[in-house]
Amino acid sequence: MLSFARLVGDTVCCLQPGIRDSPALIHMVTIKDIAQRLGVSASTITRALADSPRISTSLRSRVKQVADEMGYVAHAPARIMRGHRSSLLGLVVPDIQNEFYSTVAKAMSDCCKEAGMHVALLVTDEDPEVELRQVRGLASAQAAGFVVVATAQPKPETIALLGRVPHVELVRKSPRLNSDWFGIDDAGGLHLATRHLLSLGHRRIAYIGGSPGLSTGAARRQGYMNAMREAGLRPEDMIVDAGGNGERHARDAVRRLMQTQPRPTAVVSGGSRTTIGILQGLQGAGVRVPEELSVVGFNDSESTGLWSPGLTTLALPVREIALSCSALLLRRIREAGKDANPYFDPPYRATYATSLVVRASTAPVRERGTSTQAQPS
Amino acid sequence: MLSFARLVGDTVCCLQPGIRDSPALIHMVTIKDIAQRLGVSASTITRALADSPRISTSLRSRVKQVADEMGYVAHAPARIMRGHRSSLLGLVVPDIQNEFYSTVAKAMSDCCKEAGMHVALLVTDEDPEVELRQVRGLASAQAAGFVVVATAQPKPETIALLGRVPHVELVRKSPRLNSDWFGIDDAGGLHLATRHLLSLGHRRIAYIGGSPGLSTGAARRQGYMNAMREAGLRPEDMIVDAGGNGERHARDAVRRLMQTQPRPTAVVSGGSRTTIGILQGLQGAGVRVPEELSVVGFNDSESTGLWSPGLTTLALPVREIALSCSALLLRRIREAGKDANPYFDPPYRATYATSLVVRASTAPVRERGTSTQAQPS
DNA sequence: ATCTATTGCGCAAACGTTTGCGCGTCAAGC
DNA sequence: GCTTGACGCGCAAACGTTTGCGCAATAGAT
Repeated sequence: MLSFARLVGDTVCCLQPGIRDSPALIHMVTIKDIAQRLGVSASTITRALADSPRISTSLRSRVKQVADEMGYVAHAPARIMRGHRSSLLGLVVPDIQNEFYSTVAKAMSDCCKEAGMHVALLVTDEDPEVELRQVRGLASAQAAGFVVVATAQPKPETIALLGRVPHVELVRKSPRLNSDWFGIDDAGGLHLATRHLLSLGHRRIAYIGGSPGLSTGAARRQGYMNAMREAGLRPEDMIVDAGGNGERHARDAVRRLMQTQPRPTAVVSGGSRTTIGILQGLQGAGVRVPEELSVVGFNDSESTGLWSPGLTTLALPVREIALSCSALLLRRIREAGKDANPYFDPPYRATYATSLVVRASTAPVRERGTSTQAQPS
Repeated sequence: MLSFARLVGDTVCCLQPGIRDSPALIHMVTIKDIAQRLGVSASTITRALADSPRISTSLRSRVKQVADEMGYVAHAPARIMRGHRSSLLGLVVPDIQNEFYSTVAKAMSDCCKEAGMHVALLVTDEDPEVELRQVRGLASAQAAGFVVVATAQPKPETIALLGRVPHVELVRKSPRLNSDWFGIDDAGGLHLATRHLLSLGHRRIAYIGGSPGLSTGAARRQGYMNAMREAGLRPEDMIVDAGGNGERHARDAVRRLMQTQPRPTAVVSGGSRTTIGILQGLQGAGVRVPEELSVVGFNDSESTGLWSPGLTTLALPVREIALSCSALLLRRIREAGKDANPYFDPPYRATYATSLVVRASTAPVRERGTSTQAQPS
């Protein structure tokens, strides 16, 4: 293998933002070139390609043929300058490696395909600075709209920017953004998951969640707490904030949790990657599931059934919610141009229900001489 | 839940390509607005914002301040018209839900972030028509370059289009494209995987691969065949073409495979999603792994260690290859503007080695009175 | 044969930004 | 006092496309 660092590595950092110094490579064929070749004016070409009835049928077809021959492809930026929005939609997500968001990306891509739009992928890594830079970049490119899963504390500039462009929030709801929103019934989901464990006789049920600063994190925690309280238990001591959504955070959290006495007999997860981290942590600590500990995961996937043991988990209608979200965005974009009626007026809010897929990672509690009450004090 | 179909569903299909009829929503603040507010000319604003030394320091800072106040964000399309390329990079992938490609997307996004570029996600679903439409759309947007994982048979127009723009091929090599290319040592990987099974005493080793029409599919199959032949076995009868890269294809393929007599004692997978499908098929058929059948997977991930049993699999340097690929693309883009020396001249070709992670899904063969030779005829 | 409609196409402006050139002003050198 | 130079800024053209308006030619009606 060649020494690639020498070939490429060190030049990367020297790049200027926007690649200022790179002109168009090859003279792309323009509408004028076609006009010259056919001995007509540029406006005729435009109209012919746009199927304007003002151009004779014969000329129209000849134009199209020549355009094809010459490999003409319209210059979108020039179009945009005449008042059109671009065909770009921004998808702002914290983490594209999270299966949840890659499913969202796929659904949005499918939806855009039919509308002739394109998806620009903005990965924030939960960093509001990065979020702002990315959103600004795409706003600069005159993106037609955004589907946004915002960071916990978006910067004011980001809020202001999004306020000027059609956008729909997905899953997370940013309190300072008065947007359309498609959410999961997080509280209901965790309520369901926790009740499942309660019905199996568990009492010391822990909750491990990623970021309680997010609207989703808070709702999930609340759903868990509600279920516990309804069962007459005091959940406060059994809540673990992993401090982040990555697997690593959850691995550490579950290790800490397994050192508490008395140990919990069950744990419920508050995130996709958190679930993976919990199982990794348990595997590393040699804790048998479900014999020693029952686990309910968050977000089903193609491969969770293959896990050891098959994971009992909440299933989310990920594709459905993403499709609806994208469809609404496209509608908002259309509306925005149609009439003066501002598209903001009625923010649309929808919540999607979750369901519980019961597999083998949850089992009836095995009493080991402990009380049926949560932590005594 | 509201009836969303009525609100949005039916309007989606009516959208025109490019959203012709939607003008800019709100008057975005331009460079002229700032100029007017400060009583200077537009060119002064440009130069001030670009830190031109021709503008006095005091005016420069005032301009920047006012620009910030007014929430100015540059109009990228207008810039592009002055000869710059856009800050868009296209990422052409067949399937963003494949963990391999979402890892690529993340790496490319990271790489672009430093360079002030953005990633447009083009999902082809292995359809050359879709591929062309997507690539054409982004070429129209004056994308600066592409990272492309092409379909099996890209259309001539796609080839021609890519030929005019900097691009780097990833993983798959399209024979008709004379591009830079970053590949996996597919043949070596499957050679390694197969040898592992051979060393455990297996002789009836099957190979299930997705699409032999792809350069990767062909190479993987070849690697498997080489290993088998070197062991004096005849692999031809043990090769199964699933007919696609999805889990479903592999599920069906493995069911067919388990009906052959004598059954294979091991199977090696030729793709990420193929691996998942194989395990699902085996689970559905009640085949115990590794007692009845050893399995070697393709592409490790964060969660494969959690599978039942822990999967022995090839690990690919996905992030590394994607980072190098993106870095080279950025370099090619810079080069393209610098000098007349065409950037095509020496197509860069690199192959990345794989490694084998041995877990619990492979075990020594248990003879059941069969010969040590593969299919007799 | 004259008038009106219709058809088919060209002219030119506009979108927001960049940049080569030029002009005025001020200080320093003769 | 005049020339030279540097400095600070404005003018206008250009990028590729779209579109309102206008003009010529042809067809149809009187």
